[in-house]
Amino acid sequence: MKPKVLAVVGPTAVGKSALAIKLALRFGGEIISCDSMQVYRGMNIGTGKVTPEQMRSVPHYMLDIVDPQENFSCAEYAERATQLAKELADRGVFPVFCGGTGQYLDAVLTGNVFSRAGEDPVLRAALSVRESGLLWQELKEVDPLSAEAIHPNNKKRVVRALETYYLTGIPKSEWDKHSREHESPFDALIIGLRADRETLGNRINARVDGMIAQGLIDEVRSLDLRPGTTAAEAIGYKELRAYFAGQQSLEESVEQIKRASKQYAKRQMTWFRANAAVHWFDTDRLSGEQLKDEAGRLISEFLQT
RNA sequence: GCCUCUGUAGCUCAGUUGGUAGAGCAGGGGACUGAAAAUCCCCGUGUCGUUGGUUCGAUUCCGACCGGAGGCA
Repeated sequence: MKPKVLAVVGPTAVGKSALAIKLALRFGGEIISCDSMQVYRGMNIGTGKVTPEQMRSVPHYMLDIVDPQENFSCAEYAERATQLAKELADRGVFPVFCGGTGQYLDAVLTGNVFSRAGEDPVLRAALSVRESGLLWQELKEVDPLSAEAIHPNNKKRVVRALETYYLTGIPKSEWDKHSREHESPFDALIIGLRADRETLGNRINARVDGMIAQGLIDEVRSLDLRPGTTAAEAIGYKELRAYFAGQQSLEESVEQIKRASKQYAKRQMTWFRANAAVHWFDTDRLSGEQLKDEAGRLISEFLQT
């Protein structure tokens, strides 16, 4: 029998962390973060990471596992998080995934088998200097199926597909075809939190103002964020770096952070709507307690089957 | 008070040698298999400030008026 796991998903600022903690406490769970930016050490305020107090109430994993200068990947996340969830389940603990990075969760829950093509920074850099249309033509030669699926302008994806082919001698489309041929390692219940756009927008605004008040500026200043790394691209961090560089005022940066967060929230919703079997709860209709109760009922049922 | 410039999509602005208009940003939708808070794709009718006039026809030319910017006094 496959281990049962819970996942709490949704866009940024809907209240995933708080609910996940309540549910973990109630069902004997521990939390596995599912967030591509909270893996970085020192990026706390801007990523909305749980506080040390919250971490004391329930163990959290997959937080603070790499330095911002290092690169991390979905494949690495999936490997570690999958292993972790299995270990927790073996110990009789209920694994509770919580986070907004849809692709990370997806890789874990589908048991996605990644290609053996790792990252090759040198090859990547060499490919990236070339014009994207030409790269795409090249991809079309070696891997027509991938070329068809990837837009010529989407250079990152074109480069990755070429990288996969050159590193393994096998087209990416071939790897992908076999990546989901087996069953998921887990029996998952996915709970999603959502809010109408206006409500969520207001929450995001308030949250960003709160981050500034809590010292986001100093946090960003104290980090060694290197251009080109994933961590340096995080919302809240890249905008403030522009402010430090004198390219824009603080007010402009804050506005930008709010806007980027809302755009991000929209992309998250698009992902979850299309890629996950989510049981949605409207946070504008339900109080925190009601949310916990309704979700709790669903979970009880899920655990009994 | 006079002179010059200016008023076009939520914002910043193109443009029409007179035949009712289009970019960027914002906004909406979508994709996503080792960068995913990233990357990429699709979606543009708005009294062309108001009001008279010239004209077959004006957002485009002319006048007046009302906003805005600058200059001279």
